Amino acid sequence: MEKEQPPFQTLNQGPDIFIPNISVDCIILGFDSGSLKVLLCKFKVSEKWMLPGGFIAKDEDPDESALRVLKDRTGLENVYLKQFYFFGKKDRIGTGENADMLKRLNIHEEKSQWYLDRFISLGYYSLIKYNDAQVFANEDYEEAGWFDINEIPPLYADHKEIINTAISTIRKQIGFIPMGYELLPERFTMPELRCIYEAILGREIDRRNFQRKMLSIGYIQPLNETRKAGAHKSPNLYSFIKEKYEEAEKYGIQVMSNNL
Amino acid sequence: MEKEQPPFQTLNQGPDIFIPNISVDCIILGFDSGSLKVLLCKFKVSEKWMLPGGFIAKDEDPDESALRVLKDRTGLENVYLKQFYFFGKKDRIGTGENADMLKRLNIHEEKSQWYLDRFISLGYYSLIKYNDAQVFANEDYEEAGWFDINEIPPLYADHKEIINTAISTIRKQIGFIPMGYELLPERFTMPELRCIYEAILGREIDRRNFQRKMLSIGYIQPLNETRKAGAHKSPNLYSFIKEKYEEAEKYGIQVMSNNL
DNA sequence: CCAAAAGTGTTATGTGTACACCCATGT
DNA sequence: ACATGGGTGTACACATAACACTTTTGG
Repeated sequence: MEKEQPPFQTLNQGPDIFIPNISVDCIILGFDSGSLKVLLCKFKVSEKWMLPGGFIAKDEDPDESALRVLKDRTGLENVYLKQFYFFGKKDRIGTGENADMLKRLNIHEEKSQWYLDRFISLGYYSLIKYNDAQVFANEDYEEAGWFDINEIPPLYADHKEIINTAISTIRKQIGFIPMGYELLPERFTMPELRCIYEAILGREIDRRNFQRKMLSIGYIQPLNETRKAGAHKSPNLYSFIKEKYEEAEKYGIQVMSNNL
Repeated sequence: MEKEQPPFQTLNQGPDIFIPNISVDCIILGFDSGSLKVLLCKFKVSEKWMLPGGFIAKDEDPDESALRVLKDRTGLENVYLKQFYFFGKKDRIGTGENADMLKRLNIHEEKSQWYLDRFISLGYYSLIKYNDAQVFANEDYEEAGWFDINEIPPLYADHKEIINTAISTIRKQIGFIPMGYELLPERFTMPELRCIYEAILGREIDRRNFQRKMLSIGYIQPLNETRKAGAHKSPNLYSFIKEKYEEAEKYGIQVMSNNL
């Protein structure tokens, strides 16, 4: 028998090393060029994009499985990762959708039954620094890329619903999530930070009130620098006070009011 | 072979009718005698109490499994039920804890392997009206009962952590959860309603500000009746305006401020 | 009359919101 | 000079928190 190429190798091993009927899907969010982006991937043989995902090895905690997916896709470790919902409806994957994909992927028939069974997906979302991330995909059979959160292409199974649920969960919890700290680079401008909140909340936020509010919390310090950015006043650069944010994360202090 | 009694019948059927490695656990909350209570059950042969739970039948949605557990334990249908977290750490069930229980329950050896495998638990919480609920347990081998949320006995596996997570989730979302509407009977007093919020938040709430706040939202109407309750002024009775609550539930309007 | 707990009113303080105004920059 | 967008200040509405006072009831 010829040596198999991944993913065929990994996929054929499914039944041996992974827990059956359970998958892990990750909403990986990054911020770039003024817009919030989600990382998606696709099998070249398929037309639909998918969330980066995987299965839970028999000796892995679910969080570890999600971290593994994240590292495999972006090269990043020690990232902000939270479970947010599980998706298990019996008809969540369209009839034939998986069978079709397995056929195209040329998975060994005897092993493919494992993938055709029902799967309950554990949903995680992750906030990463776009510029620190690489985007890995096996060139032989995969593609991967960032998509603006408002321009999502047709997705596999219920993955669009999973993204929608992630966004609405983040929206409800936004006061307790250190969005900017996780998504922005060390030095950033106030309009950038505001942009993230506007993308999640899906509405405009008053520029001036936002600035006052963020500064009043005391987790952000102004740097004595500006960034040139066009025919207008250069915005100040700011940085997060790491210790304060870690305190907030640890003790669950509210980083921001819910109804800004 | 003799006819088997439940639960042995059900338990022995596990591998045939349920999805493996996944369980469903329910935090069933009720309000009685001024305190918030959670329904627990126990095998007579075991010393530790457990959350009411079950498995997902191969043709069931996870929500349906949780509703089935709820109906089997309380007789109630159409209840308020929400998923809140999943628990899947590989060491979440103590070594030998399951083996010991299966031995005591006298499960057929060949079938017991199914139960000894890893399980990822899907956590649901439910708010029910205490007085509408019955408490079902098979007298041959089970017990079941209500426990004050502050007086939980030693529990099986990580079930205490599951309860803690449920409470802290409810606490964070309390503004969006129609707690009183689900937990209280049709006619109730303001101190009763306040008592529920105090139990969840784990702190006292100013009696007078609470009353004003709840009435100002406009979901509660005063009835021209009082309830005699001791050597003091009789509290007014109130009822919920059903239509308003259903609107709130449907459109996600905030029922109460988070930082009351 | 007194104690206990319900109900109403008042006030200070803080937060959210709207908007006027000034500043810096490139064309 | 002007358009564009950043930064600061102010004023008002509203919500929260603290607490004084009154009412009802049983003993």
